Amino acid sequence: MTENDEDRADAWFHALSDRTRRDILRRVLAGEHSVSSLARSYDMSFAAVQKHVAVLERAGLLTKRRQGREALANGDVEAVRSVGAMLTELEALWRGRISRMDELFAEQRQQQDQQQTPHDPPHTNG
Amino acid sequence: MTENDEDRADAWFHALSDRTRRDILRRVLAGEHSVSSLARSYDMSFAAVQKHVAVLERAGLLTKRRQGREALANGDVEAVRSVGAMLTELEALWRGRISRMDELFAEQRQQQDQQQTPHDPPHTNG
DNA sequence: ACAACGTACAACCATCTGGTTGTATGTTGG
DNA sequence: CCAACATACAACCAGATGGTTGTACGTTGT
Repeated sequence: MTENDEDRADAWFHALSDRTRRDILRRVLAGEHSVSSLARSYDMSFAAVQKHVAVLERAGLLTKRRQGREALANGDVEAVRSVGAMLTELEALWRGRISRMDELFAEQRQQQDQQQTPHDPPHTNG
Repeated sequence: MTENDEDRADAWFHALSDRTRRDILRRVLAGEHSVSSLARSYDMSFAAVQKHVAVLERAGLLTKRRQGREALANGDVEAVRSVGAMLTELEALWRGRISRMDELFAEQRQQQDQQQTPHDPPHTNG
């Protein structure tokens, strides 16, 4: 399970690590576009853009539907939210660190109190 | 300005696209670690881990401070939040699309009403 | 003093990546 | 019917990536 999560994350972040792909993703989140209409927006071959779209599709960041000879691409906002959730988990680790630092400071304060008044019964609040 | 933003985004997402680097980032967000202590956690050479740390540092996702012979690494939660903010902007594009679709539906409804009962006063139910 | 440790970086190598052109196949419009 | 269009994919290439080993240098502990 965790192994597959990491595979997905690899695909997500790799797909997002190219600026052309990020731009394509912006467009297909804002509205449906055919691959060829996307290709017309960039100074590179159709095949290059088609490969970028395929990378985004394999990563699950967009879906394609066929209409006649055109492939219409739509961004998948749920996948984008999932990537965001991963980052929120990273933030949570950092917040946990802060909590532990607070505990450490509390312990230190307690130890200082004990050193300063070693005979008094410890009392945490005034 | 925008050009440099894209450069930063390239570095962020590329740094996050490797699972070892994501794991390192989790550790250094949760607490300070020396490069060698990080290296002991992975089944690869010290040099490989040191390069991963360097990639994260160049991307601005962690900072290093020198203490004696050790380099102590700390995750930068602000950078992580900035990455999250980029994804939120992507979501905003999608929400804009939905708004536009709502407007479109409203227009269509209006046009249908006009076509169906061109002379009657419009009444939506009944 | 000096051996062990921690870090940094260069050189090297296999593989991946992002681009190209070319080709095949299905779809559409005149 | 057939030319033009849209897509997909293979083959190829230069450069980036992720790993390795080796070397150099500062720091620490005995």
